[in-house]
Amino acid sequence: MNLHDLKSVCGSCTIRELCLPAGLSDEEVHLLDQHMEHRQVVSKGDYLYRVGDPFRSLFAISSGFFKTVLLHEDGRGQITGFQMMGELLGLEAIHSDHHVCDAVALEDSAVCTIPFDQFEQLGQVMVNLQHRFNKNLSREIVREHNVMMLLGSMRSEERLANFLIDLANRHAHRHQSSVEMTLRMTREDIGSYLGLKLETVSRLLSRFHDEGLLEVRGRRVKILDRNALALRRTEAQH
Amino acid sequence: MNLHDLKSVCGSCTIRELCLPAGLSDEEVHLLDQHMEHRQVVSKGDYLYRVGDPFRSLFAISSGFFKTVLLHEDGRGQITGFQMMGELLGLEAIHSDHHVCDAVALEDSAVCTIPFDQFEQLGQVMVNLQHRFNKNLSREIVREHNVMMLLGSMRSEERLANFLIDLANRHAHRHQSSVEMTLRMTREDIGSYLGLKLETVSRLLSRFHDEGLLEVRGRRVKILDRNALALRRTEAQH
DNA sequence: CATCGGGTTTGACCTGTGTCATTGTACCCT
DNA sequence: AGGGTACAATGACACAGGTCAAACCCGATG
Repeated sequence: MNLHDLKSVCGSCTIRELCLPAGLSDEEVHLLDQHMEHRQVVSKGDYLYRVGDPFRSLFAISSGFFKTVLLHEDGRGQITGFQMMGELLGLEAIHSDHHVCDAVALEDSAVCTIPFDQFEQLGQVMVNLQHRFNKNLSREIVREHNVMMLLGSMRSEERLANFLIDLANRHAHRHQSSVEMTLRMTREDIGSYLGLKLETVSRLLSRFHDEGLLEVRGRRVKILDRNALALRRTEAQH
Repeated sequence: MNLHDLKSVCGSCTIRELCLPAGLSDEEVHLLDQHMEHRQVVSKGDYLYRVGDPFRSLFAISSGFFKTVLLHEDGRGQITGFQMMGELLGLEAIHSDHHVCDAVALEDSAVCTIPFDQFEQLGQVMVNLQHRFNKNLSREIVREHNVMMLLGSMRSEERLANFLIDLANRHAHRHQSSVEMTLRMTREDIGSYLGLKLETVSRLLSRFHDEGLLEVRGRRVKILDRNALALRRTEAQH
């Protein structure tokens, strides 16, 4: 194995611990690597997969940003999540062997691919991998529980505050600034995810801006008063 | 092994194919059985587990009906799902080794219990079990996607119509009447799940009743015009 | 059988968010 | 540089669903 090989695999990937290989030993990571296809480019606007596509592989986001969209017969669509570096795409497809939502790159991105049948075989020999994967699936369930809470019982302001803080946390986790961020999605995307209309999202951002919680210039957002923003996530204050 | 033993295990369980053992061979089911504790009673109103409880076991509902409730600091709660015979409880806890919601029996129920560490070991030796379990987790993710769609982009009438049809389908799947059902939950529970207030749920039920779609008497609901009800799930008609 | 209490229904009114329409802004392309 | 095409901000108004309050129903309990 030469230097080039080393650089291209999970073992030397900077986000290794955020991603599928998290918690695996070097040998295990190496074994996993053998089955993966690394760093395939997905350009901004491209679909990684679409509803109805047969499910073959899981995708780990190596860099970039995606949204997953569920579409309803009557044209309405719902964004079910935004995914960033280190997160997995395709988990929803395991159940029916077909993708049930669209995955769209919101900026130029790269993904690593692993055929799911091979992945399951690896799970048989690597307890650790299987265990971590179970946790991964469970985490996704928990994440969605929280979105249900947000959509089912929070008011618009609370929803947006939660959204922004969550985004900031995920940036921080990736050693990116959690203060200044550039949103990868449109106001309409945010609205779809939060169960609001884009006008409402826009008005709320302006409000937060006017109140000195944020500085908003188009898609650049700077969090000026994180504590105050965090308070807005809940009804308590006024 | 005597007759009583036989009756108490998955192999002879009437809902075997709806439950954890679905798709397993007789030997596999037998092996699984060894590790399970069968048919523990949970009385109406009892908590199967609560937020913060350490996660040890998965629960398969052998009979009865549950709700899972996510609670927010400020007292608000969100019902994340209603579970019936054959469905699994506890999946959300795998991620953090602690339960993150409450599970409450809405009628006298019984569950079968399997320690999760033993379950994972079984998964190592039974490809099939692991494969099915992955699908199970994925199905839960898909289910929650659909709830997100419902909460994020549907109007109250559509939400309730979806809820009723979904409930009817699940009854049918269990060979129970999908026409006459008795709701196990209060109007408030339904409202919480659907992101509506109980008054709204009540009014909608009355409306469907007046329009001849349903016959509603307290918690007894009879679906009179399934097609018309199904149409209400979407915006198209008027 | 009467009482009690949680759950349900219904009404009148209010408000947060959606809708529709206009204008503003920024970036891409030639 | 200019001009076109998204995306975004803002205002005026409408309405679905929330809120508050009252009455009702019905099964459990003594």
